Amino acid sequence: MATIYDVAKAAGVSPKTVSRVMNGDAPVNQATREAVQQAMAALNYVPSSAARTMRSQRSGLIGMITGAISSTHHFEDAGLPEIYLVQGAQRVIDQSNRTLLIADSGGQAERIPTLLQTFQEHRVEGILYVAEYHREVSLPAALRDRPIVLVNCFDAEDTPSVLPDDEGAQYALVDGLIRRGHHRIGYLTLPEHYVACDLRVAGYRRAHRDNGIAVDDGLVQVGALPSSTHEFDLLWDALDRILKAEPTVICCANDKMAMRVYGLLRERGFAIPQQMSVAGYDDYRMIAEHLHPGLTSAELPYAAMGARAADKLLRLMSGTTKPNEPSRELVSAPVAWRESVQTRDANVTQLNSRRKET
Amino acid sequence: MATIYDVAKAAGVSPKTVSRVMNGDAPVNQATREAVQQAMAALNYVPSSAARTMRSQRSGLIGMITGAISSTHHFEDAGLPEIYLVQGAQRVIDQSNRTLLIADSGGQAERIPTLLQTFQEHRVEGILYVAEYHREVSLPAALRDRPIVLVNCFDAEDTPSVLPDDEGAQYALVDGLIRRGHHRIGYLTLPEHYVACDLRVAGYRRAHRDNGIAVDDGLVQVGALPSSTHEFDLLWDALDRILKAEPTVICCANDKMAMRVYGLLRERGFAIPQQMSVAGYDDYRMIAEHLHPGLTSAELPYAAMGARAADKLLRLMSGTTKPNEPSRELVSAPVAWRESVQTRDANVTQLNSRRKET
DNA sequence: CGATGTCATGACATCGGTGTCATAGAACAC
DNA sequence: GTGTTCTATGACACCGATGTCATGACATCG
Repeated sequence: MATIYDVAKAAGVSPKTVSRVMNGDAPVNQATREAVQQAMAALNYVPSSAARTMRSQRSGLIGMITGAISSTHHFEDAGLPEIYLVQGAQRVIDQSNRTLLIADSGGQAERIPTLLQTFQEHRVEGILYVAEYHREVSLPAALRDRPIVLVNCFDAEDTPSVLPDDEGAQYALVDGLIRRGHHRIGYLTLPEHYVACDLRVAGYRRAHRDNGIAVDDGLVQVGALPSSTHEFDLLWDALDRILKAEPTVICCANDKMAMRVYGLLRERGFAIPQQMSVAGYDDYRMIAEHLHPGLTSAELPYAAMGARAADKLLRLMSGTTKPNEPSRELVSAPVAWRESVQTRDANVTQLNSRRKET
Repeated sequence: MATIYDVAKAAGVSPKTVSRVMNGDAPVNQATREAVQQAMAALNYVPSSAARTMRSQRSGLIGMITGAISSTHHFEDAGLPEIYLVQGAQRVIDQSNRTLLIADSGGQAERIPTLLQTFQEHRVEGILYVAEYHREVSLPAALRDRPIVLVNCFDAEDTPSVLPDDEGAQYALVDGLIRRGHHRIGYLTLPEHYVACDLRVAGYRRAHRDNGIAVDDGLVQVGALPSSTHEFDLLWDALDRILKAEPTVICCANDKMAMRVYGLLRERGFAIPQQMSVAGYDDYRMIAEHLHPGLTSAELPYAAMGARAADKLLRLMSGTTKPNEPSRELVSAPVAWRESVQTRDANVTQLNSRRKET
């Protein structure tokens, strides 16, 4: 492998001049520059990041640790869309001429020390700490010694973090439903006391309040248990209770639940969306776009969160925080409206026309 | 940050001895070893991989390049389960005391040169080249200079690769259906001339042949277009044609398609699985486990492929290839049988009992 | 008892870049 | 014309490990 010395010799200059051509940190004569560049090309020269890191004490690496937190597998495949987080973060980080080093613990908490050791050996300059679902965490002490941004989680010390705007997104979804003529809106929630559950229910209620509609508590039911074993029975019963409250639309805690609700509603003879509208949460395209009819869903904006977190971390590392930058940032996304939600006027019309037909 | 010199001074030995304690490459007196270890702990010493790499000329890094190939987004979210590939590969690579460096192009082909440059600067010792779907590729010349294993793809030069056993998996699925009493098996395929399509159709046919059943060509219809724009109409028509051939079960090219077929069948009044069984492909848990009823599906074993590929690459790098190791390895996985497939005896019984009731 | 071998350790050079400082020549100011 | 600044370049040390070789203290052997 060619070194900077080989290039220097071939171009007839000193190694330091070659270095200057690469880094542009001091003026270099045009002719010299070209000679050096030719030599680099001819020799297929690629600088060694190891040597560079060693001398400059800057690795140019940013570590991302994912799947790190859930030792128990409550939400067994919640981690799947993390790839979008990775993509979002990587795009921003590449632009800053740094490299993202990813450590995925695969949910095995005992592997975290090893992964952190690797990060330290590589002298990562900053860390993105990713949780599988919106929650509070407490950071291992080993992580506190360098810039860090929490993603999808927050801690008691107010460490900088990037979070999904659960309250706002559920508000936007429910507000949109109301504008589409729905006044009795069922809601199958996540298990209680999950951060995302509390926030979204708050958004659900605020949307009702702002529109002057009272919430019928019978319309809000827990649709999932933390342990997913008996999830199905629970959903069946919860749906039963909600249907007694006579909703025109059912909001589900996530797209997976909505997928189940499609099946359950149809078993009971409901046509979707003619006789019952359905909405999800997460906007997992794999589900929402391919369900029939297409599922209306509030997006969980993973790519944007990854990008925002990377951006925040880079600013933290360079010390250029924005004025008034909050330690916790919320990322919003628009609701994806698809065919699973019918506007009530059309709905009423269609029901009427059906009655005529019968 | 503490260096090996600091540790040496604190322990009253030479740096080289500290190095020996870390690497165990020469005998060290027990007492000395303990003194060094204490000093390392006290100083919070973490070796610098940059320095180590530079001196030893071994980076200990393996590069994985994903999302690299599809510049067009035919299968827009096919890349999602790649996280399983990453996990599978990372588990194996960690065990060999190496580190996985991941570059995700996010489907933007123009970013690949940059990513490769990064790999070269970090002196990765081997590369895992991941395609988004089973296909033939031709490798950029820049990649040929170091050990490489193709994952989910293969090339004309017979570069070592790890592939899903599409033929075998579809065979196992269809064979299982036949054993469950289904003799008229509909199949909504992938677009024609895709590698996975041809192989799976071959598996479908072989299963029929081995069981002495003739294939009715009306039962096999293309269910998806390469460009997904008109996918839906196509599926509607394809399903129509298949239903005319009176199947008792419909195999879908993937779980997303199966999800659509659930909706389409129910619109036509079919109960699943009582009046029509359905099977998918991929076994995306997010879909298959949460559809109602649960979807029977042939697994696309991403985690196992990642692990196998990493293993193959490590052997390639160390020169310890197994005797008779084929350049292309197929990875198999069992079919996940769930409620969407009903065994035909039960089916007949149930239909009879219904008739009695009516 | 001298030769040989093994164990435990250290001195020193080296990997490939970059930071610091020095310097030669050209341009500019007074 | 002399002093000052700027441009362009090179010499040299150094970042933190490890490979090579040397060495002293013992143990073993014939």
